[in-house]
Amino acid sequence: MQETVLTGALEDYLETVYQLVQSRKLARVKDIARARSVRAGSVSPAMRRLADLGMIRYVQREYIDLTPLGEEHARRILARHRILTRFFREILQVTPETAEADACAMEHSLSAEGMDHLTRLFEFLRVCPDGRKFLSSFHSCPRIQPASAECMLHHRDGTEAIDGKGGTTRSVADLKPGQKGRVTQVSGEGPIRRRLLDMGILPDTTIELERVAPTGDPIWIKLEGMQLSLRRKEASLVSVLAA
Amino acid sequence: MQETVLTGALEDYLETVYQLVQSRKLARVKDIARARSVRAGSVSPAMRRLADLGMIRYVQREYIDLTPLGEEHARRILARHRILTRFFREILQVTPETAEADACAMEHSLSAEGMDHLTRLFEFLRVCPDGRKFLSSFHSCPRIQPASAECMLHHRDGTEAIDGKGGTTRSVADLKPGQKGRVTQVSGEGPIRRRLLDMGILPDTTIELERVAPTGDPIWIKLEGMQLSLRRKEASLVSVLAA
DNA sequence: TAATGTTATTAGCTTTGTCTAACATGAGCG
DNA sequence: CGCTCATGTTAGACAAAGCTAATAACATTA
Ligand SMILES: [Mn+2]
Ligand SMILES: [Mn+2]
Ligand SMILES: [Mn+2]
Ligand SMILES: [Mn+2]
Repeated sequence: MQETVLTGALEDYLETVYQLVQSRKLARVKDIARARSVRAGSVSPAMRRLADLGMIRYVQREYIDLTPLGEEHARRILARHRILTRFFREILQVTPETAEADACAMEHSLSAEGMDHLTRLFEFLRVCPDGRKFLSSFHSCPRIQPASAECMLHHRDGTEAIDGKGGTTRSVADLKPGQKGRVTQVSGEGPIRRRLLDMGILPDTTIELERVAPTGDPIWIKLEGMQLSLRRKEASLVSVLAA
Repeated sequence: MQETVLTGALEDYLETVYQLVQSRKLARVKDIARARSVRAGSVSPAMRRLADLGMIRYVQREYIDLTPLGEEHARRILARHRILTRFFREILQVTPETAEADACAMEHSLSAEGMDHLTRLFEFLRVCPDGRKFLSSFHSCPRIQPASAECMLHHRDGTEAIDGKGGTTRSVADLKPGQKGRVTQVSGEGPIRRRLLDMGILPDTTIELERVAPTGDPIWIKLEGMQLSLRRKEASLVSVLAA
């Protein structure tokens, strides 16, 4: 009955118990184990810990029951789980299973403030006319599905709108050695896009083209004091605003 | 040199080492400890584990250096950290420290797909004209700051646009006992809003008004088979579309 | 009632990650 | 040269989670 510091794992157990009680009126160790993909031997000690924290009523060998406190917590976790899953699925259009997994990891660590603001964004996107218009524009943008020149143009316009004075947007591959640019977007898909993002090529980072191999193919850039090499193909996916 | 399964904690150590090497050219145990808020005694074993995984070059008592593999990983984590922080700050307008903390937790667990799509949303919001328009409408909506009747109206219009056939939007407090409604938005701020969200009152959930206390103040609702009681003040913050 | 099978608990082991406190190392100074 | 202090390492304890394998308890069936 103390400070109620539930760990992520315990929160997941609690969520599971809550859902089992809801759906089939009783929570058995075996079902909890199956739902969480752990062995029964791991469940018993977890239940003892939850009972010690005043979250469940746990008489050994009997069915497990939530206390009002536990129910409150469980409902909170589940609400987070649900809204996060929906955000990943409906807004970001992530694969259902991935959405589920990401949400179930995030639900334990996201601050109340972050949760609150994210929910606001979610509501706004579905309820507000501006949000709904934006959302359909976002989802119909070919970059989410396959890439297309048409949308590039669309984005290029946007980019020029950003800085107002309409600097020229080009790809990193088109910079001259020594020239710098501010990244506006990273195109491409799947592994190639991820590799670029993983290297730290993000919107608003500054890239300097250091040198180009004689053949023209590997290109060396400087990014936050770090030298990286890119293939020309990759470099052409990075749009920059010449600085 | 095996499967490269870095835990969250090790990823944070790696990120810290990377940043220290960048900023002051060398990483000392003491500085790592300070940066991560742990004791020096925890750092040494962590460094050994990172060395075993081929991430750092670690000769005891000497300065710590990243291997190319470690550098690649560190850059990836840091890129995630940065873009997530910016999402929380610039899009969701979360307090800087909270944004930092939320990002630093999320960076370890978010899937590549989730990361990719979130980055896309981020880019889209800053680069596309539609996104930029939406963003300024989102941020200027008084609900993010103090609540206002004006914006309620704004939202009401949107709600009616949602279901097309223009059902009437009212608050839960205005339902009659036995009547059901689908939640369209949860207003209010801070703790009160959070309490409602924590109870599971989210957009698109169905609420039935069960009964109202004689005095009119506590109100009992049914939400996903669960009975909850709300104060009238809270209930009036929940907009529903009568079903 | 006795045998059998299912389910739950326990004991013992592992890994991760933290702490404290004791100890080791080396640099600089007297 | 030897002392002192800052820094780094180690040992030992602990808590959280998980696993396996042995055992206990219950329920069902013969
Ligand atoms: Mn979870
Ligand atoms: Mn969950
Ligand atoms: Mn982190
Ligand atoms: Mn981080």
